[in-house]
Amino acid sequence: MTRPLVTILDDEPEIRTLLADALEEAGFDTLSFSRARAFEAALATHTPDVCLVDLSLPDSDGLTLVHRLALEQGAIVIIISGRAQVQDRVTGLELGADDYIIKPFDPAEVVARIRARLRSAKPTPQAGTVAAFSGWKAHFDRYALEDESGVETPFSHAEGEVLRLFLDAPKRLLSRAQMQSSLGGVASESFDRAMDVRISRLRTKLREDPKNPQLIKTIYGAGYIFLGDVTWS
Amino acid sequence: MTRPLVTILDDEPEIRTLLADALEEAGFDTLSFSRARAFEAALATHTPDVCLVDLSLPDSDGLTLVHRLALEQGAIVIIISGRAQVQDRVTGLELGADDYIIKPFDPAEVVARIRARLRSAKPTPQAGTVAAFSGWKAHFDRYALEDESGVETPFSHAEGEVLRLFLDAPKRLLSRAQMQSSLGGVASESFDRAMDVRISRLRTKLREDPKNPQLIKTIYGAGYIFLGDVTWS
DNA sequence: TCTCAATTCTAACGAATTGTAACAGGCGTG
DNA sequence: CACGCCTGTTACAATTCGTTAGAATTGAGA
Repeated sequence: MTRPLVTILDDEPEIRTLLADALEEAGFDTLSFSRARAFEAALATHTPDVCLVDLSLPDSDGLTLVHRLALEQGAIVIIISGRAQVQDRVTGLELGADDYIIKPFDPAEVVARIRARLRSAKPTPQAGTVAAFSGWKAHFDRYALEDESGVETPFSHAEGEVLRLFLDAPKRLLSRAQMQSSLGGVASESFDRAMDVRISRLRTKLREDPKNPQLIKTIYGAGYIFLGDVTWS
Repeated sequence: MTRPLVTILDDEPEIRTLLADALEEAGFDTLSFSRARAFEAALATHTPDVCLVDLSLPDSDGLTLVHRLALEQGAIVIIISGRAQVQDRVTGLELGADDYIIKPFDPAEVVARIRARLRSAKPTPQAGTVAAFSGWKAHFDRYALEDESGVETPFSHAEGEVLRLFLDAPKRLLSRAQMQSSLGGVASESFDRAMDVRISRLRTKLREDPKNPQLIKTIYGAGYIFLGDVTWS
């Protein structure tokens, strides 16, 4: 079961632990950060469902961060702050925060407010759904590959992740490490043949000749390149 | 330009005036009520965008009212209450309230919180009672699925909840967690197969081929996706 | 060209996830 | 109270996908 992901950005370790424990207990996955810089770096590889943000950060203007998160990322943003003035709350909410909780707080209320936000959340718009390349059409909405004559072959979620990576970066060398981190996985040691297997299975569905693949080329010692002119629609 | 309509339900006249003035000033239309009975009567002719509800009403259990409003009407419900205990807030939010504001409050914060709720509001959940898709018609008024030849199969409340979720968000990936929180349930631990069973039963009524479902697809490790062009009426 | 170690491919296995039949408790009805 | 319906739980079958391991391939150096 996939649990909603909640990020915690607060410079006080006790607060982070308090929140993380309560949230894990309540059925959420959590990621904690003490600095805005680290948090923003993590956004490259994770898409949290809810972001808890403390306004008084040492390395960033919290309100600017909130504004960017809410506007650009479309994430649910909840401010947690020691500043109790009405004006602070109004400003925070008007800048795009979805809720404003004042310290000290009870973790149970934080959980309840997160649930309320998730309940009424806007459905995330579906990313691009169809890509055409080399006689194929990839339908990401229904997880199927359509060949020139219209025959469809279903592909799995894991295969789709890899295919989307290729279609987003055609004709570029992708190393295994890059691909794994893009997919949120931990770049583990050389023990990991998972990516190879995914690609092998994808090649089969694309009816590649194993001796002479036309679409997904292996670059010995470096990674893979997807050849093919991609058009999204 | 139509101004959003906010209803105020509170038995203290000063509170009603305070809120009404601030809201009118902020660009909302308002309707005030001192009794739940009068408020509910007004719902027959008005569809408010936001309902402010005081919990301590002389003629009604406020929480039950909140629950009905949030679940059945799909309205944005904000509780305004003198009861400041954390447990009160958690209960109110879990019953479906979108926010919980404690008296005494500053009208400016109420306005800011209403705006935050309206900003992130779901695109109005379909008011219609009949949805057509892929040869089927779902009649939510009489809990029945009608096939192309007019034969009707009844569906239960739980099945209807899931079906409505799908029909409100077609062609989008829905995780189990999202679905459970949308339905107000608690995302419980790994032993919860209730959603799977609901979907299995729904699939049976939609006469899906278990080996190759066309309407409700499973995405291993991620959730479900409903394919089908939905038209509400 | 030949040799060999490093790298990659992929069949097969098994842990995790999902499908669903069977069961049980709750609730309204006659 | 018996009965039927709804719905969550349990148990086990089916599916997916990461891991493993051995075969195949690559490319550097002799």
